[in-house]
Amino acid sequence: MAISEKTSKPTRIQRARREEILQAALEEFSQHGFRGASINQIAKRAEMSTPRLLYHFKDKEALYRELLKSTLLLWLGPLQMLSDTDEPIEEICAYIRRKLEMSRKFPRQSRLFAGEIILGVPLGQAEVFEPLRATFESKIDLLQKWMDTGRIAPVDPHHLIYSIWATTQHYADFEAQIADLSPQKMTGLYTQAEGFLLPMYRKYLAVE
Amino acid sequence: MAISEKTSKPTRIQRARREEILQAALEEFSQHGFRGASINQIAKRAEMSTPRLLYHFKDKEALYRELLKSTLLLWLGPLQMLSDTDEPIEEICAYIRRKLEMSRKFPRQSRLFAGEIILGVPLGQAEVFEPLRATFESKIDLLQKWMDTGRIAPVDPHHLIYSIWATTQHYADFEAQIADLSPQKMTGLYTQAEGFLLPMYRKYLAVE
DNA sequence: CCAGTTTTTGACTAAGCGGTCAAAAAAATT
DNA sequence: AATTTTTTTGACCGCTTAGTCAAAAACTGG
Repeated sequence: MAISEKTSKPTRIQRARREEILQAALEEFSQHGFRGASINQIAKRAEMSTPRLLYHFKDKEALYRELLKSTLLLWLGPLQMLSDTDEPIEEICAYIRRKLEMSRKFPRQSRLFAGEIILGVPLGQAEVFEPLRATFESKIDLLQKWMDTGRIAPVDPHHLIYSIWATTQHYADFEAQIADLSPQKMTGLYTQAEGFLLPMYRKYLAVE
Repeated sequence: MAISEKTSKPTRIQRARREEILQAALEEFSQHGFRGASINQIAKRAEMSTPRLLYHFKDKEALYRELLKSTLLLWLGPLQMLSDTDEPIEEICAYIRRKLEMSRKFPRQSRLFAGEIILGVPLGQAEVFEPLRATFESKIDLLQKWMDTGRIAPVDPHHLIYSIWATTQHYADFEAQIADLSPQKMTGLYTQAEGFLLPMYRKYLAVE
């Protein structure tokens, strides 16, 4: 019987195999998108036969979905850490630092996530984004509260978050372009990015 | 003889057919990426048979390349318009407005371009970006000059441009995510984005 | 060592892929 | 109207795709 039809918890070996597969799948899906990637190639990269891969994941979509799920959790982490404080601007700056760190450490996950959104893969997008929406809305409320109490400048909180996402993810998602345009600047790129972005948001959000 | 092997200039009919194909190809490639899209589907969308499509474009790669070439020119337009002036901050704001307008009017082209960079399609990336690099570097010089003469605040010009690209394209590329998170705000989204972004860059680049 | 279960394999299928080709149809030229 | 050129078609090719299946192999506990 295929493992994916079972209900009991996976053995250590099963988890190890699934981890190998997910690793290879991240590589392929992030490079070619859902449709462009093939389970044959993923199996080859994971050094196993295709049926063996399909014993551990019932089909291509199930594999992709699992990968996307864990990636979303990773992606969501830095945002969830944003919490109320009496130094809201520094809290936002810390969030930007965490997002930049994420781009630097997990560029493939960032590109997988970007690919999923840009190429509108019809795997129930609403379902994928659902855990994100709740967090997003609560942080919007938090930002709004900071603005209402005059602790940061009043700007549209939605667009504030969008702009932070855009500027920080850009370094992972468009790495190929940046490498082509600033080949000499690739070392220390993220330090420079931080040096550019933090003052920008500090100035924009300062109350005086 | 296949049309693509000819040297003489195309007839009006040929240009019309190619236009129909490119239109359909834009839709498919921007939704599925190079590998994920199929010339069969493109042909079907353009309401013609696959051999007919291949009569007008010699293969999948030639079609994609042509599409990408015109998209790059479109993408490059707003940047090329950036030129020396005695009101550099307003010139930069005008550039941001043009980029936002581009995202709004040509979201599929924006996503095609983003997909090409994110999914590293190995169609000679350097070749694709070549016309971009020259323009990019000359505009970097212009920004640097403005900073050296104290007309805008001294920030890293590379990251300034990257951040403008990121924030403006984000609205086209991640449209699905934004629509999911702010469904009620989709009308007037670009006006709001402008209202958020322009003050941010004005404040950051102001000399006093 | 054996019985039972889990895991892996190799052979296979049906469908879709990118692309070719000769011949028919349509358009343009004379 | 006849001829030549351009365009379109349908049949076809070899290859890859996602996925199945029965049987073999490798573990497992008794």
